[in-house]
Amino acid sequence: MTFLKGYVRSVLQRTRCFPTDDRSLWVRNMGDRTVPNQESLIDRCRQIGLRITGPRRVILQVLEEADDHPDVEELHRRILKTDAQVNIATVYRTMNLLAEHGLIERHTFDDGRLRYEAAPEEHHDHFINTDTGEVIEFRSDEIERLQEEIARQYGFEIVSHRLEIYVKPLSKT
Amino acid sequence: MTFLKGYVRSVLQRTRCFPTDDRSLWVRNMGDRTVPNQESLIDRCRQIGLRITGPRRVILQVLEEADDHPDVEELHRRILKTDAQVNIATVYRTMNLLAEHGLIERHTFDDGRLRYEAAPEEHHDHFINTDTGEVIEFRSDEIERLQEEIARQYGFEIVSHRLEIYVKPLSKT
DNA sequence: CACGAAATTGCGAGTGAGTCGCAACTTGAG
DNA sequence: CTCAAGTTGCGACTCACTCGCAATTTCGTG
Repeated sequence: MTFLKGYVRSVLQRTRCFPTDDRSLWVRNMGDRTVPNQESLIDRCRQIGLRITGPRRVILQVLEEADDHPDVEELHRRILKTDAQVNIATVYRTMNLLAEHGLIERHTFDDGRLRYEAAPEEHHDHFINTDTGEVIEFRSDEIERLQEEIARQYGFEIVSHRLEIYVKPLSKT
Repeated sequence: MTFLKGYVRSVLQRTRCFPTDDRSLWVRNMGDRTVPNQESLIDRCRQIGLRITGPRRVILQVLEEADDHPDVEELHRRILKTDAQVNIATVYRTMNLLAEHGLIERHTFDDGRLRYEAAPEEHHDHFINTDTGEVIEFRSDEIERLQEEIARQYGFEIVSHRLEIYVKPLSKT
């Protein structure tokens, strides 16, 4: 899927997260994730040695089903639909565990809360539409490569990175 | 100052900010800001219509003297040396005002507090050394250009962006 | 399959960065 | 110099997130 020149492949996944208080995140997932689904989160947890408890089952399922970038409250809301007993503290704790082990990715889009998504196989970056708060995922191999190159010049190797581009629609003048 | 290939110009400004609790930020500013100093913050505040009060004078001075990325507590600590009356709430309020008007830049380096620096004339990005917490500024015109290009392809124009690369020293194998 | 150490959970209390309401105080345009 | 409007200090508050702890659950082992 290389419909844009310049090594840009879009993932086209959107999440409203800003600047409203509206926590109901909407999604427009055009699908087309280029990489086949990886091992289930549950299996990866087992490998790490995490115990598969009732609450965790639900949490992991919600994470796998999510196509957006929910915060802990939103995750909790979704989790409650399956198991009304799960405490939000457990969600917080589990998010920390999963993030430490790299099973999920943490984001901040400058709205003061941490947002999560199941770690994609292939890294992507985000546009944030400052008018609407939409989050749009994109990927540029060229930018990835440039970053590696620059880091190397400084004597570093990259552990991780975060690129957020705050944008607004091109004014059609 | 183009001592690195690939349009990378370094600013070489460092701040310890992570992962310790140590709030005493250290700096290693190799100088060499390529752009001459812009108008003073005080003048820019006047233009905006902000009143120049005693507290603001001190706050702005501390900001202009800072060569690192202090958080509000650290700024307040420095401010108290000049005027022990300034309340930290005033510092918070002023940071918000200045950031809204683009006189300063806000950063989060994933340590849960907001950090500030007087807005540079030329945008730069940051390496964060995950071993030491050092923040190193860098700039790559090529990356800047690529971002513009990609945004345009998506039908956006860039409002602002944030690129943080978490790195560790190249292991010399 | 039952046992038990170790991991996990729910819950309520705690933390800490940041915000707010408000009365008192400044600023600066006229 | 005057005064409306902007700003400040202060203490109380908010809100995302963490923690302590007793009760519960998991899962390797016998």
